[in-house]
This record gives sequence, structure tokens and C-alpha cells, in this order.
Amino acid sequence: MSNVKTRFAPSPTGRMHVGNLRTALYAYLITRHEGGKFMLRIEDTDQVRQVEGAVDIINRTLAGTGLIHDEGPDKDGGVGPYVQSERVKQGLYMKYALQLVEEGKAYYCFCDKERLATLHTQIEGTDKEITVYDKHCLSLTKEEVEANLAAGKPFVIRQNNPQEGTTTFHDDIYGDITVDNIELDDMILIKSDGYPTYNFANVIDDHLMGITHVVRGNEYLSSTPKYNRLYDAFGWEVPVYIHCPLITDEEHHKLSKRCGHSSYEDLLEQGFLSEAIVNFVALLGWSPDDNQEIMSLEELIEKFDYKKISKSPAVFDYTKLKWMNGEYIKAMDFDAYLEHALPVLKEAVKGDYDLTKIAALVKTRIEVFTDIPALVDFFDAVPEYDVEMYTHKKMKTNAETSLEVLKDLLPLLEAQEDYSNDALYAMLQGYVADKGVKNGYVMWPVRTAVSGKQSTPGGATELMEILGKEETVKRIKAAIEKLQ
RNA sequence: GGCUCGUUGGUCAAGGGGUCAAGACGUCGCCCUCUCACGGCGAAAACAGCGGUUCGAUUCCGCUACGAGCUGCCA
Repeated sequence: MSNVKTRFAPSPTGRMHVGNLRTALYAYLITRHEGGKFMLRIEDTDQVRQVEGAVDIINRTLAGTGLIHDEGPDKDGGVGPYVQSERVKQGLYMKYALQLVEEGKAYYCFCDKERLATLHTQIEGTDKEITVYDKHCLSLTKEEVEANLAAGKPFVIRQNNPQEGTTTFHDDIYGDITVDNIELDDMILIKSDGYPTYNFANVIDDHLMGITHVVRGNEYLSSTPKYNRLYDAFGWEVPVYIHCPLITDEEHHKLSKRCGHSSYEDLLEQGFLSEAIVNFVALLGWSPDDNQEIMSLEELIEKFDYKKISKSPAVFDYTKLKWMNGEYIKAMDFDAYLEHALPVLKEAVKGDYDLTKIAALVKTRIEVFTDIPALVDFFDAVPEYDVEMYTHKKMKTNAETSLEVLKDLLPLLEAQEDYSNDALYAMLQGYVADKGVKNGYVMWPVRTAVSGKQSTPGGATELMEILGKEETVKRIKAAIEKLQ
């Protein structure tokens, strides 16, 4: 057992989009591959963006995808609480912030929004403009600070970053990255409502909770130097950084809830399987040595090597997800498949038909379960169709030939007792042989008559088996009527 | 605007000084076939541009272009 420990630290702000899911997945895969621990922490430091029930969604998503954590709000590992608002109540973040203030590594700031809005410092000797805080409140004397605090003036606590030199940090995916310290904003550590910012709470908690590998989205890459200065200020060891490339939409923009991009739960509702979603998302930004594409979570764990995570962003390809989902459906054992398919079929087909048989017909013809209704819409009633549909060049059929065939067949179908697929097929083959025509010459019109559709899941006899003798005969008669 | 990161077919993605530059999705074609689908076979389709370094660059370096992220008392 290694001492690797990763965490997934979402904000409870709604459904989880696939970018977050992939971050969670990679963090999970790293620990499972290394034999370490995976932790869940709830980052609810933004009181405004909170969404009721969002923590439940997080738990459901993690449970549904199989990304089971070893520690978290519901599983104490000795470094809790695992919900940041609870840690706020303990005064934990404030304590550390004040320690930095004491040491001159952070300071109180009383600037209001209006003043902040006007801040655009000029870089000396250039026309370059930079938007960082100007350290205005750093020059406040101890007495002035005390007086402001005593007067109840709202304040924040800011990190005191150096303005000269450079800061370099290492990321295991992107390598060494260096920035000029002049670029380092004195970011806010404690907000005026007393809550810590993500930036601060994250560093404190990752350290206190023993996180060894910080896995997160690439959007944090540019603020990482500031986190490092925080680790340094405390004299803490910097964790291994693993920044994952972003997942974008077709327009190459970062996926986000705000833009209404699909969440895990949305995809479930759209008929996707949890396993397929996980599998697909794993391949956005990473691929195994052997290039295998369909992988279970266990296989992902075995093959996952975070060093091979790519640097460039990946477009979320909905079409390929669908294909993959179709692969999962085809590979499913029939009972498991029925559990998903039957509920959809019950909605789509009201007639007294063998839904299990219909489900079997449809299994290789769908990519998502929501594809089903459109495929089986002819069972309850033959849809309106044009007699032109009987014309098929390759089958050498048309309305006239079809009428003849159907008329010939009607008495045979009425006489037929065994309406199993095999028996019906054998019977029709007999007719085909007698007539000395091609298969399709009779199959096409029968299938059309019975379904009213250009294409159907299953052939004529398979459909007739499900429809049964009475309904079949009825439909053949109606077709003859229509053709005359 | 500034900073940071990125750039192999439409998309995902191998490779990393000498390859006819893998594979997958999608597209198209053929085969199978009672339609469609499945399955099988095949095709078209890519190293952003320009300069270096080198006997040789898709691979290393630089510049440019383009894209994205950050630039919030959001995470």
C-alpha cells in the first residue's frame, strides 16, 4: 500500500458535468492504481452558489459510477470534518490566516469594490497593464488596522506576495512553469463573510488532510504559483500537481454547467449507461498503451498511468459516446439489458405483445435506450404510408406485384397455425420456391404490409411472430384493400 | 490588453530525429442479408506556418498564427 492520497473536491452547485466527473475519475484511478486512498471533500465556501440537494447529487454520481471514496463526510478517516463550511465553524481557516498575518505573509485589506475596480497597475517602462491588487492596505499601521476592525469595517485577508523575482512550480503533466512574481496577485484568503476562498481553503485542507497528489482541471494551472507561495509561507511540502487538460464542447469552449452542458445525470436521462459514460470520459485526455477502447473500471484501474495524460484539450464527441454506449448495450447480458429496455418499451408499446421479444429485436439496433420508441412505433398501429413504398428496385417489387403476392398469401396465412418465426419463414419459402421468384419479391411486400415502414427491427416473419396470427391477417387484409 | 498553456485527419488519439505517420468514432463503398441494424472487408482523410539545429525534422529550438484557460470577496 502506497501513501498516495487523492481527493475529489467538488462544490455543491448542481449536477456534475463530465469535466468534473473525469477529474474525479482520474483522481480515483491514480489511487486505485497505486493502491492509495481516495477522499471526498465538499467545498461549500461559496454561500451564494450553493444548490439545495447538490451534495446528494455528488454522492449519487460517485456511487453510480463506482468511484467509491475511502474517506469523506460519510466515512471518517480521522482528518475531518470533510465539509468546508463545518471547518469554517471551527475557525480553522481564520486561524491559519491570522498566523500568516502575524508573520507578515498576509494582511488585512479594507478596500471597497469601487476602489478595487479602478485598479490597473502599469508595469514600469512599458505600456503593459496588469490587474493585480496594489497592496494599498499593506501599508496600514497596526493601529490603523486595529481601529478599522474595532469600527467594524468589513475586511478581507490577502496573501502578501513578493513583487520581484520569479516563482517556478512543477506539474507532472506540463513540466516546470515559471511566472514573474509581479504577476502574482495578492489573492484574497478570507472573504468579508469570514469564509475562506477556494484558493486558501484548498491549500489548507489538502495539507491537513494529507493529500499527496492534487488532481484538478487545467483552469487552475495559472493560479498554481500562488498556491505554492502559500505552501512555502506555511513551510509545508508542496503536493504533486496533476493538471488535466480541459474537456470542451464542439466550439472548443470549456464545459460548464453554466452553459448548459450535459451533466452525468442528463446523459443518464438521455439513455446512456453509467459504464459507457465513465469509459468514454476516461479516454478524453488519456489512452492506454495497448490502445484498447472498451474498458471496465477495473481495466481502467489496471491500465491507468497518469504520466500519459495528454496536454491538449479534448472535444466532447457526443457521437462517439453514442457508439460506445451501443457497444455496451450489445455486450450486455440479456437480463441486465431487459432491466433498461423494458421500462422504455412499456411506454412505447401499449398493445398486448411480447415485449421481451421486441427487446431482443431492438438490442443491436440502438445506441441509447431512448432510441427504442422510434423503432417500435408500428406495433400498436400501422402508420400512414404511401403505396409507393411497395416499390423496391432491387426486390423487383411494386404495388402491383405486391398485391398479387399478398392475395396469394392471405389464405395461406389464415390457414397457418404455427406463427413462430421459423414456421412462417419456412412457409413463405415454400411460396417463393413455387413461384420461382426471389426472396425479397415476397418478403418486402409482406414486411411493408405488416409494418407500414421502410425499415424495421427484424424481418417480416420475426414481426409476424410477435404480432400474432390475428393481427397479421388483419394487416395483410388492410394492405390488400389499400393496394386495390 | 496581460499572463499561462496548447496545436497529428471533422473528432478522440499512437508515435517522438530516418515510419508507405497506428488505431477508434464519423463518412463513403463492397460483402452478408426477409428491410434496417449487427458482423466482415475496404477507401478517402492529418503532423498550423516560417525560420533554425542536423546528413535527415512531424519529432529539438525560436518566431508567427490560431485556439483555450486565467485575469472574481466562483471554484
